Amino acid sequence: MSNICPDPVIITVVSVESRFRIGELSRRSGVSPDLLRAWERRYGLLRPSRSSGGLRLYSEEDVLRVEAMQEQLAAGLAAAEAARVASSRRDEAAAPADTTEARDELAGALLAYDEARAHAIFDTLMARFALETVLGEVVLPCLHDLGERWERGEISVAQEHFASALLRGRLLGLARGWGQGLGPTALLACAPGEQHDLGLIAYGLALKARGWRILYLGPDTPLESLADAARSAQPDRVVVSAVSPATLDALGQSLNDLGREFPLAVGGAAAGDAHLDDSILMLTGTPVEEAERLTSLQRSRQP
Amino acid sequence: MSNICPDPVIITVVSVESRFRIGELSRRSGVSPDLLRAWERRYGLLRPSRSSGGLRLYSEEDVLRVEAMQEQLAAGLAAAEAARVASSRRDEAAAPADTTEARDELAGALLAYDEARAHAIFDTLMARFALETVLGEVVLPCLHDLGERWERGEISVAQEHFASALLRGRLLGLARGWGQGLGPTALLACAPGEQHDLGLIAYGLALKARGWRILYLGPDTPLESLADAARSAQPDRVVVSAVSPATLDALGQSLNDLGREFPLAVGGAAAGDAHLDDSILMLTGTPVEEAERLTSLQRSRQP
Amino acid sequence: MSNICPDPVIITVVSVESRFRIGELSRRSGVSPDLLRAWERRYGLLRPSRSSGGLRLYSEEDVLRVEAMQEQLAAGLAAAEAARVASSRRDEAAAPADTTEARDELAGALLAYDEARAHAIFDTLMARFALETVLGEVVLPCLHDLGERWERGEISVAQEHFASALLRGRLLGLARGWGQGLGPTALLACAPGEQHDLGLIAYGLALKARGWRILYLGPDTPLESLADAARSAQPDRVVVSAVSPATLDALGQSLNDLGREFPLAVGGAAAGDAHLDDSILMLTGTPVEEAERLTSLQRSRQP
DNA sequence: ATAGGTTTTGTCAAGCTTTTGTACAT
DNA sequence: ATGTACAAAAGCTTGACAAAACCTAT
Repeated sequence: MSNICPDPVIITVVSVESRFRIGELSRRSGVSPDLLRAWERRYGLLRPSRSSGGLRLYSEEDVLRVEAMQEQLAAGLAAAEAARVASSRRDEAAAPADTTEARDELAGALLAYDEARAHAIFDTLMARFALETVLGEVVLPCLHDLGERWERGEISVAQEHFASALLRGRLLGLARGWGQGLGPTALLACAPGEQHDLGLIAYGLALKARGWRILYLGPDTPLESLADAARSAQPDRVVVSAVSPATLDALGQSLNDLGREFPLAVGGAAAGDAHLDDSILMLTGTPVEEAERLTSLQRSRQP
Repeated sequence: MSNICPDPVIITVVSVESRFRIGELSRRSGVSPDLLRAWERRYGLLRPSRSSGGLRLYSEEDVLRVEAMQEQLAAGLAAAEAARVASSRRDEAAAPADTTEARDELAGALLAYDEARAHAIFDTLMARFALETVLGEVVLPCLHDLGERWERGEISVAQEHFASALLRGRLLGLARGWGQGLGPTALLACAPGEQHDLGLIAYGLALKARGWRILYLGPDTPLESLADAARSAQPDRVVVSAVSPATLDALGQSLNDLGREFPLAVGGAAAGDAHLDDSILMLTGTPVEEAERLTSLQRSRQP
Repeated sequence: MSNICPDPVIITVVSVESRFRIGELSRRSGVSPDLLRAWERRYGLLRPSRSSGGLRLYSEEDVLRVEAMQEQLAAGLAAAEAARVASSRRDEAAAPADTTEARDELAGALLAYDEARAHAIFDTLMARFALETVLGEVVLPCLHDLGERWERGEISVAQEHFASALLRGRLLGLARGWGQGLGPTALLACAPGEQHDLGLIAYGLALKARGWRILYLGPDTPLESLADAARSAQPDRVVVSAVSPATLDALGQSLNDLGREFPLAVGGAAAGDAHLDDSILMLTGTPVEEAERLTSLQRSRQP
């Protein structure tokens, strides 16, 4: 099949993935056929389709999964655990239909000022999905959605406020104890004038899930205060969040100064357009992505 | 990082915590498996989960804790003290993520007479979930579970008592002030001879959350006393709870009499089998469900 | 304010001081174990706790005391006299007493960015006292105090922010579910431009404890949005909070308009000086007092 | 300062179980 | 391909032991 389809042709919608048998998978991955079968039987690592004669047929994706398994093994995990990690991506990927639905439900409950239902949805989500999934697939998209609808005048400020307040309460509830623990410390604050703190809280939660300790100062924090707090707490990373680009431009020099004194990162919608020293980390992805990136960075710093 | 997560993005599931066995922990931390076990046994430094076969499974966080222990040792502390310092930050940090896990953890802490941990788990749950979720998904199932295990002789009366007492304390703490307010009043009491009051307290809390005022008389209340209290307080609803069907049968006539004088409801495990006047509301569902039902009923009575 | 808990209660704040044995103290202070024991026996210089096996366990403070002793010796004092001087500092550490003490402790923990201790103090308070007592005697005075110290330049914005964020999280945690129930509904919002929402949240909690349902819109809410929300939710009372008098003056006419459409109340520090229609309720007392007053008013309206 | 006894703590061993890669028979 | 078997590696529990550190008393 090519990209172009000049004639009205019935396209056979079979995926173009090549399918190969266990010997080929063994050759590509360097794992013996016997062992591959054992992994399937014992941990359900692979779920190959079958030929009409019953031979196992694998796809490219399975190669990746076997390689992931090998990585985990090399990292020292026991086989059972390695398989759990390697196959986990499949289970989570199967979920988006549910989360999309949940997002709409949550938005509906919030717009209707229905506190009880919103809490119930949130609880159900937390019971079924990992924190990061709830944040990344439901809460943050939901907020973003509400923000856009507010800009288009479809919903009132009151509705947006009610939603923010409720979700802020839930996120801060999850944040309890995020300053405790053994990992490196991140100092988080919104830039001066900046009131939107939910993205920053989500980022803090994602960092906490990766072992960081969080020191959170909240919205609208003057840079001098931030510097004071940093000098007192000696964090491993200082993070400033800003939504409006104007804010960052106005702060340019001060941020660069702060960046020379402490390892600094700048996030929020404004981070993409700001012009700051190269030494300052710009967080332009989602909170969860960026939390993962910062953690990798930190890991490489302190081996 | 942005406030928002623009697209439904598949989150890389970094959060699937890897769990490794004692050999790997030993390799990572440089402490011999024997010593790691000794530290666990003697100081409770680590509390690894177990595989189905009983092998210890550790997490990244445990590595940090072992490293902290080593730091303290290097600083000259005796092992016992080093362990105390290194594990001091655990209580809040080791927070169960979902309610099913929390139920097991709570049960475990209660059976081990570990009051501090039980409180910590309860606190975390209350911070993370709505009251009703905590009641319906954790506390009540946990109690039910313990009750069954006690019947099967798997746990001792002492353990069951300890668990009840601790949870009763927490629930009564939440109940503080439940008699105040503007809403309708419910008068709650256990039937004569009935000592199990936790379900009734949970029911009261669920009612309180829906705006009721609660007048609570506690376990083993003679019906005459209940009637006296009702005549004095003029509640909008009287609720009697009983677990044993025999109790209800013995009370049959008196309950019917009471039900003619006041709007009456009967709950507890025995409610399903009792034969009472139709005018008496039988509460056969969970406390939360029944609280919702009673509230709807009340709403339709007093618009 | 009512609901004051009369009894002085000792709030134990568990600090996790490291404890080490005599060998380590000797190493740190340069004094031989034998001599340390002699000083203890002869002059009572140190009073170490003991392990279960009887070994002496010292704290950081003891190091200081031994060092002081050495200084005195070096200055030429006789050992007995040196010990007398050095041990005089011991009695300084005292135990905290009632809610006043708790307030100071909480403030201290917050100013030190000690999240764990702040949560522990808050938990202890909630376990011992009624919500209103905690709000009225500890949280609100503590915030007020911090605000004043910030104005006097004694503490940084960062400290004030950290404190606000942590307490906001706790209060919003308590607020969960405050919109449900059977009682009258209060619609709460901060005036446009107003960011201080903690007093308003406290007021909402006090109302909730009295049976109200709360619809909370949060800081910086335009009056038109508030009016929209009010038209949609038909609350029994609308409450606007503002700290700065200028805010209220600017809003004067709009507030009066709103007050003609809905039963309105205005609170916050600015309420005392504002000049608005007589029909608008001015909340000049503490949140708890005013919640009680509003509830009485409501009771007389809907008997 | 010494002597004689105790506590603490790292290490090891014995006997048994679990896990997991590989082999083999059907 | 399937199912079973097997053995090496790794882990578990209990208990013990000895060196180091610490105790009291003289």
